[in-house]
Amino acid sequence: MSSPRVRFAPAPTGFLHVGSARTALFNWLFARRHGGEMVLRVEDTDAALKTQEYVDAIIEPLRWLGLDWDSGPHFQSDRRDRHSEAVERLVDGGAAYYCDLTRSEIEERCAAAGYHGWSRDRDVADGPGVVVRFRCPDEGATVVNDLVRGEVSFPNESLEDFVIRRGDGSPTFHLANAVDDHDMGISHVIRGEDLLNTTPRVLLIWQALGYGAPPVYAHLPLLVNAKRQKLSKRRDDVSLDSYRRAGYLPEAMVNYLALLGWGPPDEVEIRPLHEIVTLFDLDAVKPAAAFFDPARLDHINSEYIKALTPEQFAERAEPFLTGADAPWAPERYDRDIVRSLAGEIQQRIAHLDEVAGWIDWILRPDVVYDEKAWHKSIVKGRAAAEVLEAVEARLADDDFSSAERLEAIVMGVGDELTESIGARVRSQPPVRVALTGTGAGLPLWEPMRLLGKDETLRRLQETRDRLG
RNA sequence: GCCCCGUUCGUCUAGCGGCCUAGGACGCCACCCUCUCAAGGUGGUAGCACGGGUUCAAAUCCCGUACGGGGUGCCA
Repeated sequence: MSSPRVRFAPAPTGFLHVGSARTALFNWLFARRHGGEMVLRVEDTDAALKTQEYVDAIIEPLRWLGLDWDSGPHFQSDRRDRHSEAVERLVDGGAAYYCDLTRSEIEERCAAAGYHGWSRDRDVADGPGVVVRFRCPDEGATVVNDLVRGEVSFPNESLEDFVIRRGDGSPTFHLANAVDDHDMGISHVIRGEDLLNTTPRVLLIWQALGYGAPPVYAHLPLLVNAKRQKLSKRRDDVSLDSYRRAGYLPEAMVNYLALLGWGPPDEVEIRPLHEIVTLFDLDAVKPAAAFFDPARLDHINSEYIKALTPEQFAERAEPFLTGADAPWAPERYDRDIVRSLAGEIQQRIAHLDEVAGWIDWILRPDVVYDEKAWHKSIVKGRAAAEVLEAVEARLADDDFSSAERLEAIVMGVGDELTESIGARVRSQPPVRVALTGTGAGLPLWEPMRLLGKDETLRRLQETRDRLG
């Protein structure tokens, strides 16, 4: 393939949605795979949307994912003159005409189906509020050449004379699309399937403008929710940024996104982007809609988290542990604690916002007791009071320099009581509840060492007091 | 209503006429490991939407039906 040129053309709508990110990714993969170029074009025909804030909401998530582009961002709103020029040419050539009918007037004429070319021969004069409509052919068919779906044919009689310039003089996106894709030399248009039905409009404009061979299209399968509806901002959690804030790693997110509608030939699914680039191709894209499955994303993210070194893990978890949302006073945070426990935490979480929950008992000054665990291991636990007393006494002579020794001491107490009582005494559960407040958590010994001798003894004491 | 697309385990997918008694992964279940929770290991559960063709042979090709989705805006 002679180096293709693709474009990612999102509308600035506030934030980048996972579906758009997937589209951007597939464009990027295709361009990089074939040594082509990617253009970033902001589809702001609606003009008011061109603010720095909206543009950042597109660019920052793309950068976060590790995607880049060779040209742009370009703004459709900056190309207004080119669009107007094209509209004029179409009107002059008879391919488009003025129309002053309002929406309600159109509905009055025909409640069931759209517009029927009523103004074609009314010879309406241009003016404020007057739109320009494209004159669709009444016969024949318009064919979209699509790399994912083959040739898709639309009967022209099913197409209505659509608006290419609004009443305020601004171009609609079909018109702008044709002009911009032509001017920017776009060879492949890769986008969501929801746009497949509007492609004949762009093709018809393209043809009327005498642009020659149109780009090749590739309409990607839609991303859908559990009810198999197109992912939507209103009902689904689709902001890429919300996944970032929840502690999904960008490399995991981009890996997962690549797997929606495409699969590597060797079936090795979890792999870095630079490898995916060498394997990707559009003809392997599946046409059926794909469910954006949070459980699968979690699995992939957890694999990436497990692969981090302790140092990397501590560094990447830090933003989730030092902010205002952290469950402890900021000055109590200590990165060494996270680094020391990294391996154990890594195998227990699916995303970074879960880290705090495993270590908060070390960093918070007071223990929050889980009542069920308290009852089970302290109140009902066999010889729990004796365990706590003996452990406290022996720990008083230790210097807390070895996690292994702490384990030996606690377990030893359990073994000895088992012997003297004649029934199995588990010493870990009461100690765990006394120190952490809960019945489940990290292996106790290293965290206990990090908690320190004074605080450990204090909590054991406090538990015995509370037990009465 | 009209137009378009789609349909392999619950999910993501492999499969592009014989290698398929349909493979992998996630999820789920069981067992092993384990003085917590996990992780890990082993095994299991489960699918070609339906009906016609074409062919010696169809999950794979064609037609139809059903179901799902998308579009049908002076949104993109």
